[in-house]
Amino acid sequence: MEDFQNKISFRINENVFLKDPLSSDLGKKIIRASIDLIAELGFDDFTFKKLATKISSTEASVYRYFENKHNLLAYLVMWYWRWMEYRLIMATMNIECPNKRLENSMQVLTEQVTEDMRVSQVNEVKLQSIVIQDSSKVYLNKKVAEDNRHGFFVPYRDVIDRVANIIEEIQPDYKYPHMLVSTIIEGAHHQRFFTTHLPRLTTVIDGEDAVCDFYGQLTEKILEK
Amino acid sequence: MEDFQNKISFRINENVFLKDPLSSDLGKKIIRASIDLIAELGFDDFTFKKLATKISSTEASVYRYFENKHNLLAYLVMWYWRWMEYRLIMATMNIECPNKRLENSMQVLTEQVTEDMRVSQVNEVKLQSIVIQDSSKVYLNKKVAEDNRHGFFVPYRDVIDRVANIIEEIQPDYKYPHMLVSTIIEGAHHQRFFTTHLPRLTTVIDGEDAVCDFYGQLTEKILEK
DNA sequence: GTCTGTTTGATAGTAATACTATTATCTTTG
DNA sequence: CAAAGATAATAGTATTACTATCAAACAGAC
Repeated sequence: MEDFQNKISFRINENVFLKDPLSSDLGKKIIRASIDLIAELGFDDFTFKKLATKISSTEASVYRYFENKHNLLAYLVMWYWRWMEYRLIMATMNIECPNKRLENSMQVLTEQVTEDMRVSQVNEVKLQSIVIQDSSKVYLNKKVAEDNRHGFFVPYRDVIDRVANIIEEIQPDYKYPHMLVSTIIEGAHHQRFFTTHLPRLTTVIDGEDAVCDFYGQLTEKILEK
Repeated sequence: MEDFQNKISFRINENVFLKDPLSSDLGKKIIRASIDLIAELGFDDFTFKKLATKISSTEASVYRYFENKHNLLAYLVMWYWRWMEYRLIMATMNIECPNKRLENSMQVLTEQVTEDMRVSQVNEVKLQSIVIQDSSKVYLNKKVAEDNRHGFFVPYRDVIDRVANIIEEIQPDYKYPHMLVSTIIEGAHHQRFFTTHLPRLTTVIDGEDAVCDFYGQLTEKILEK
């Protein structure tokens, strides 16, 4: 097994789990294996039974950590946004110019994650593919309000706020900084999904990161005076 | 029951159903009742059993029209986009100026549907709420590729193409007309979902349609020379 | 009016899923 | 070594997403 001693981990709101998965070996296995399995099967075909088999444990043991698979997904998505926040901090640190900070943030938000960006205990490449394919399932459900009350969307909101703040610094008059940021985040995920699964629905340009380019350009234009 | 004699209907790709629901009374009941029920329960809690009970029929009878509930949802979403295409045609008819045609199209794509916009045999107000909440479930699943081959996304693509064409007319140099249109469509749905279910995640301004305003302004800025 | 074909209803059954409950065993730590 | 806590093993339930079969209703052709 990989050595995770020197890898970062993020503290996640405890409303989402029954027992902190970072507090035990089994818990960490659950997180890592669920990322592999969800990335492979998709969230709908993922079950706690399959997960348990994969880690040579039992369904009942997994249920001791998470009430249901929905909350496990919420945990993973929260982890992703905490990781993105961390990356945003790194990408804007010590940079005076707000325009440059915004440019770097946009890059972080819209680029495709690669192996060399990995810093935490989980596989962020697979995690991003899960977020792109399945994260909307966390809120597109009858329990949104409840999940919201439990703080499941706080890491996401923190990311949006952070970037919206930079926009406000650049253009205090701009009316919709939050809408702009969430449109870009969701749009980028959307375009990534389309380019891999429904290429006929977007503009695919070889050799260029059209998604980054498109949203970078868009942000620039919108904030132009 | 309402009288639908004078109401429009749209022809939907026959790969999506086993038997055309418009070809019988039971079929029409299935469509209308499923819209009511999905709008009320959400797609996840919607079952063919509940639908059958609601229309005093049986599960087996519903299965004679649709292979599964996923395809029924796909049918409804295709209907929605055919209806949007129809509205786009109406909104741009006889208008010379491409900028005005684009402005009207943006309005159609981003506004909230109200009772007085209804023209077809189904409840478009409820249909839009289904599209906002559940339409991504049509493509966020393992069978995307297959569904794509069967033409499930053609009505959606036709809408995007139609608006992208206007953009190309206005700004032939603009690199990403399709990406822009799909970003706006999905973004608008997204913002509508957020304002009703997660208000803390967007900018809510009373008395104004912030969503329409935001995307209208965005489009204008992007295409400015 | 009856034959024929199609549509629908009634009933039953299956495999998989998302859990819950209980008890036994194993591991750590004081 | 004992107690506490974590995990495994096993079993069971309600619901869901289907499939299969057969009978009743009905509609149109002749």
